[in-house]
Amino acid sequence: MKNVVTRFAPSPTGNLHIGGARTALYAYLWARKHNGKFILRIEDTDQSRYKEDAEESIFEGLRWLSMEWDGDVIYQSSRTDIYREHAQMLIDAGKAYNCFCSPERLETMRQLQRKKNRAPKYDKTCAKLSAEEVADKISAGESHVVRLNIPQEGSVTVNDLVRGDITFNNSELDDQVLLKSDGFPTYHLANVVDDHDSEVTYVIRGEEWIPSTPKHIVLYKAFGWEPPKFAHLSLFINKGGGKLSKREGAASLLEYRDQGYLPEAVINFIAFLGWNPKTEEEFFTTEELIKVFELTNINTANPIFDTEKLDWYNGHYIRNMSVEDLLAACKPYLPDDQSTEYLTKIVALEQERLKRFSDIEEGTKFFFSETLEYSTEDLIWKKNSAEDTKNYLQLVHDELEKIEDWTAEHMNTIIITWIKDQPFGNGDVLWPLRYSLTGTKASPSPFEVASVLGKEATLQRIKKAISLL
RNA sequence: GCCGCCAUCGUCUAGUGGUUAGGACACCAGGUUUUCAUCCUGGUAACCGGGGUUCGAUUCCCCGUGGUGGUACCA
Repeated sequence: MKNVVTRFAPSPTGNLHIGGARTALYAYLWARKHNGKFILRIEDTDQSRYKEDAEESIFEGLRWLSMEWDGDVIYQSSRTDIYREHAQMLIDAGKAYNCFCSPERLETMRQLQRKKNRAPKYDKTCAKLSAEEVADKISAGESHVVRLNIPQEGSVTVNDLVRGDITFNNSELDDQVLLKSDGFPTYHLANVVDDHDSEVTYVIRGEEWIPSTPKHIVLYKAFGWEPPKFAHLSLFINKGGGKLSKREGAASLLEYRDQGYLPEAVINFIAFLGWNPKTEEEFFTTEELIKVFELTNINTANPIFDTEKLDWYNGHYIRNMSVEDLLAACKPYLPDDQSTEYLTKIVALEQERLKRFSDIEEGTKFFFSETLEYSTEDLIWKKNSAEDTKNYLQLVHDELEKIEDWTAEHMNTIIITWIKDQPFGNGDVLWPLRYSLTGTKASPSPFEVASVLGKEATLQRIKKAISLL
């Protein structure tokens, strides 16, 4: 059995897409599962669509998810000679031909075909040219492309690992351009030549390639090569429908990193969008995924990309982090003029509440601002009066003032015990206490906040609240 | 238009020729908590429609509908 080789072959036309990340993940898992190779290839054959930062985004994204590729990155732009040689080989063998038709002629031809409700398709005019005519045109410097000569009879069957057999009639297959007039190959030629050269055994890619796969198979056969196995993946779609785009939610992988998602959460989430191990377990590390992953039980339907569950995964992974790691991850969202000790306490308090690291900013603002902005109405618990609340705050202020051991646990014991002997209940005093310290309706407990704030700041904030009532 | 692919709760999905159609997220309710979150318990919620095949179809087949992709000298 041949060594398993998979590849991820994005084109550098933009940021690494979250859907692309899943394609890469599946290819990566499959290679690792079989101790095979995972190749990274940059499909930069379209010079007009090349984007400067795209490559870096691809590398960074893969590294962020810890998907190391094997060997050097392959650049198609550096292999143009090889593609040209291969195109010539096909011409010599009569499997491809030079085409001199102008874009204008092709356009009017297609319009006519459409009008007749026929699929647009090249009419093989140039396939009928004699060798002399071709030589004349070339020496006259006429612009031309190379087209694959697909026989019009018979059919091609794609054996897809995910969907089973898909059969296409040859009469539906267009004579695909292999070499453009600028001398660069199209995807179809480059992809087949490269996959063969790299000895790729499993082509794992998006289902947008299904319609061109029969052409690829014809190409493999034309070269006399054995085609690899194919697995075509479903596509992520937007909640509103259509291909996942930037418009609705982030489509760029690194955007998730920047928003404070953990790579393990993203991997777990996207691995399960379109595949699952058929158990009821929800949490898998990459290592565990490698063990249980199978190409054959990948789902066929297009999943809607909805990040609600990603938030849940991320919260879970955040809760399992060490405080040190959590602080490091939250650093970008916290003020940089605070001591590590102080920030550590704050981060630990917020840990169970975080869905994304970026949430830390909003959730801990009250620790850093001297003056809190809040409405005095919210300071009052339920149906209490302002006068009562003022009174409770003053009483709890006095009790706290007496406390020496400024830990959350100790304060909690003292105050709760004290309240038991009073004519009012926990909520009457603890709500305004907490609110006066945080200025928010949702936060950690008042004693935890107080212990982090310190005695002085705590008493000050209570006094401030009293003065407002 | 033509050629493909697809179809189970709102979302991700499991599953079967006979099941109380299972789980997770989200949501709701209860418990815990001063609040939020966490945690625990419970709940609402699905087999796209029509024909076949069959004793019986959510499951198999066909048609329709819907979604999605391709239809380029883009990938």
